[in-house]
Amino acid sequence: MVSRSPQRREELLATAGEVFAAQGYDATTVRKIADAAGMLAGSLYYHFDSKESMLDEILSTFLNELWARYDAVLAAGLGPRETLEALVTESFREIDQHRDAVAIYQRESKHLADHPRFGYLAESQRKFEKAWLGTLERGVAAGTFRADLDVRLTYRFVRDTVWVAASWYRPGGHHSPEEIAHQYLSMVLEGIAVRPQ
Amino acid sequence: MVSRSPQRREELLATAGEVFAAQGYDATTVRKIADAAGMLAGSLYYHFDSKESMLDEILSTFLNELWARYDAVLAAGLGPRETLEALVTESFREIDQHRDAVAIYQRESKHLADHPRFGYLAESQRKFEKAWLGTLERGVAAGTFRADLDVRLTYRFVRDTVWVAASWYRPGGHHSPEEIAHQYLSMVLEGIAVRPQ
DNA sequence: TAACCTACCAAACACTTGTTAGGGAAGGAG
DNA sequence: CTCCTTCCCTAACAAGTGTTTGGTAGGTTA
Repeated sequence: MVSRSPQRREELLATAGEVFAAQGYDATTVRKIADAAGMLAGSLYYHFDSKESMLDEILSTFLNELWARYDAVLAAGLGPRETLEALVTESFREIDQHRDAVAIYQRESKHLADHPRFGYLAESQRKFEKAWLGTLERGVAAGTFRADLDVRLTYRFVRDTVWVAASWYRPGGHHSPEEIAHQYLSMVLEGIAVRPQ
Repeated sequence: MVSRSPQRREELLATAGEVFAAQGYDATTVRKIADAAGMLAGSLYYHFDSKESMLDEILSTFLNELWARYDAVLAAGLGPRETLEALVTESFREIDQHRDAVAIYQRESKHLADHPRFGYLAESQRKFEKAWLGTLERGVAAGTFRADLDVRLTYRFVRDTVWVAASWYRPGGHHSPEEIAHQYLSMVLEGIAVRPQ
């Protein structure tokens, strides 16, 4: 298989991503993708080996980019609270720029992680846990975060809170990703109740 | 179509629910359900009209039960904070008892809401929004909840944080639904940061 | 002009899908 | 024993699935 114009691939992956995100991977037929791209089903196979490899390419490029951002944050040597804030902000930026990929990841990653081809999903999940959980534990040790909460529960709470936003977030809406991140962080860190003076 | 033993129906719906929750509705074939139930695919059609009607029955009975609980809470005349606490607690009880149905609802409701047969999903979503959003607005007006947050953002925040728990919650684990609800409420209301004295 | 490459189409392939029709074993009722 | 009901099996169906093969229009290169 030869060059096959990277730009065209990206275009097709973008439309495939839209359909995957809207209908779900299993409910999406290659004919629907081809329709959305204005071509016939068989023609997709000039650019890709299989439907699965489209999904693979969408998810892996997304995760590669995400981890480039996360690793930069984690290597910056910030305090626990600043690390959490930076991770959340980067997550919302990622949702802003790759909403489809995030939605697909949210929906499919769980049962795909069994599949050998998508082993990197499980690995990414472990790195995820290490990064977030580690930050939270550092914060508890430093007296920044509350010690009376179950840390693993808090981890899932923070993690899910951020990523489910991809299910309703629309790029170009009223709020920028930074604004949403700021409000989310305010809720997660300070709570939604009015504090007694 | 005659009586067809309600107990057997419930058994089959339970196993169908397990498979739907684990693999997703579209990825689940009627043959997989039949395998899990120890019978052949065609035999399922003695009890149900179609694969879709199984999904329908699972989701509608779940929502009926959920709204019976919610309506009881909303009719109790509690204050906004107490209402929120009760709604969250009832939600975790529901997750505890109907985890599969909740997981299926989470995953499929969005694109099913278009389908006429599942119109009650969209209606339920509106009632959902009215209940949660109304409670939050009451709380802001009463000075219970912070006024500096976008209420719709807060609504989605609270709603999502509760329901995504269904994706990792396992009944019979370390925490009872009430304990989890208590910790979640503590995080949502007071935040995870240590408060300056 | 001739050869070649890119990007697609046309048509089929083997297989899986949800669903149906007819049959039969088991057991209770008369 | 006979009849009937319940519950499942056997075997097939048409439609839809991902994928392959061979062809071809149009541009680029020689």
